[in-house]
Amino acid sequence: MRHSTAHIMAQAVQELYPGTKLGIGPAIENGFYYDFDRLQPFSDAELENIEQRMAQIIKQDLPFRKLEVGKEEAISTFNQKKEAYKLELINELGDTQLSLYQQGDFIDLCRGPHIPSAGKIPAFKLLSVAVAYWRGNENNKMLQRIYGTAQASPAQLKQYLNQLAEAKKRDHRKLGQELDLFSFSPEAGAGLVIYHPKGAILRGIIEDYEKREHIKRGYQPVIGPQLLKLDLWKKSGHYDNYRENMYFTEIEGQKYGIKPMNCLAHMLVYKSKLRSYRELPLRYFELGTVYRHEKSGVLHGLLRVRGFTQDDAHILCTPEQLNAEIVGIIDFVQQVMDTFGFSYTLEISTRPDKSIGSDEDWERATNALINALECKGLAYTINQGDGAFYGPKIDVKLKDAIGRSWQCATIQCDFTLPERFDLCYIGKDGKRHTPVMLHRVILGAMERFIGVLIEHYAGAFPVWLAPVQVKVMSITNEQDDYVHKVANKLLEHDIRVETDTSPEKIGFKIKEARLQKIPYMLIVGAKEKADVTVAVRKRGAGDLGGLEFDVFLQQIKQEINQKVN
RNA sequence: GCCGACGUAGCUCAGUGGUAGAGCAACUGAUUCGUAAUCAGUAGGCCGGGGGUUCAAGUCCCCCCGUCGGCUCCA
Repeated sequence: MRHSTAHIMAQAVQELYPGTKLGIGPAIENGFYYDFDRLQPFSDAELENIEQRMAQIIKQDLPFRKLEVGKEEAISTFNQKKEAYKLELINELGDTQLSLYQQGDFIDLCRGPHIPSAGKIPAFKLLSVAVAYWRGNENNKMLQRIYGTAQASPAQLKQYLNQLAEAKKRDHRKLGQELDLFSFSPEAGAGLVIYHPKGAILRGIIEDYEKREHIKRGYQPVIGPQLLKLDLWKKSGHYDNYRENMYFTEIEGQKYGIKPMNCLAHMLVYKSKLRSYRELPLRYFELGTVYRHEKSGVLHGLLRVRGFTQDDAHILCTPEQLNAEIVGIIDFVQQVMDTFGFSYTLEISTRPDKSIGSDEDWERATNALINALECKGLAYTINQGDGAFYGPKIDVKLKDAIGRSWQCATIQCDFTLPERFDLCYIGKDGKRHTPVMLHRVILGAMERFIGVLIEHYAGAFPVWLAPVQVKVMSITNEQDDYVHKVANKLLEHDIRVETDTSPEKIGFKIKEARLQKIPYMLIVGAKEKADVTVAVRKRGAGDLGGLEFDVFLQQIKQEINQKVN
């Protein structure tokens, strides 16, 4: 249906703007796009015209007709129409028999299938114009792309448009500013995050949680340097394969690379002494800050930055231990994602063109990953050629509260770097063996994860994560002393609290705390002060009435300890 | 990096070549109030940076920085 809508859009465009040439027009998640070769970009007004023309075509209910033609006939058809891009596609297709689809006077090269007729499209809307390179190659001509959505019913279209609006409201860049979590500064540089106090608290809470979870699972914290000598990056293959993403510096004639990954230092820890098979597996964990020179155009709030901190670990183990280690990581991911209320799907990425290592190693590594997933009975899809340069990987795509998916966790299997670095252990047989290395992150990058979390919770963090958990406010300044008494009591129990003793009316104070999405407001007036109680107002639930202070304290402590979502 | 749009007060935004504006926030004063905005006043600007056109530039042109929407790439 979506693909058919793309055809109708192309028909409308060519009718309204003759001479516009066709690129391709596939269906995508929730919608479709079509690329057009045209000098000027489409304006909003033109988009509306196209939309109206499409509605007319749909009303006419033109049937989609499939035409089976030979290659020669297809070429002559598109030659006549001067559709150079379509001709390029036809020439690349090996098939001698091609299918075309036609509705009205419009004919397109297309594998199909299509709905029977245009009238079967219940609801659609054109969303935006953008530009894209022909065939995604930046050396090719830029085409004008129109994005649209088509849905099974007008109600579903409305729901989808609402979801887009909801996503916009949750934008972490907007919330990050409103909640005073972080900023960027052109003076500091693009893609470099400045954490404000509340953002730093949030990150600290997540990091503390992670450190404990890692130690529980037998990981050992290590810390590597921010710079390592250039020769080491040459040895690892980063210089050959990853140079364009790295920052370099030189001092006193010595060249250094700023680390874009943490694995080198972790291997140096391993190498610092002779290892026995009895020590393995060794699991080194680091909240490692790395810098990568990302192209300026790809930077995006916290989700794509140039300096970020990974919850990184490298596991060195024997080939026999590999399966159990991968399974252990998957369990770890599952437990952490449950805590934050995410579900997820899995993908395996295989060998890319630019890579190091032997084919046998790649096969062993890929099989190890597949094996572990099969053991766990987990479903996965294959992403051909999308692995890291040193090994294949399992990517975890998590799904947030409004159904969007994000890539955070990744597990990479590596037989190559341990060999390049001459890592070894003495086996049972008294001989030297090369260990296998697993690279893995659970949250991925703190920056990206925090960005995703902000959008997932729409800024309304559960109590255990909220930078300010409780705001205590007085009805009149007569209760200010009691406000501070309550706040100090909460502070003694490690609860993050703010007070509001301004001479404003209580409605105004509540409004401000609401905008800051603070989970609990404690409102105290003369009555509460006299009774040593607090009037509790819970985010999302409203006024809960009076509670004895100690009862409230126990309740919130329990909510924090259980990490209630 | 590439294409396009944008950049004016802390924030959101007006200002179409001729004296830099509003609302919110901030500050000062008054108000002491029971669950989503009390009133009055004050202050706040290298109009992103640099260069050019012009009698005159926030406004037009060029370069740089940054942001946004895409492409490509990625944790």
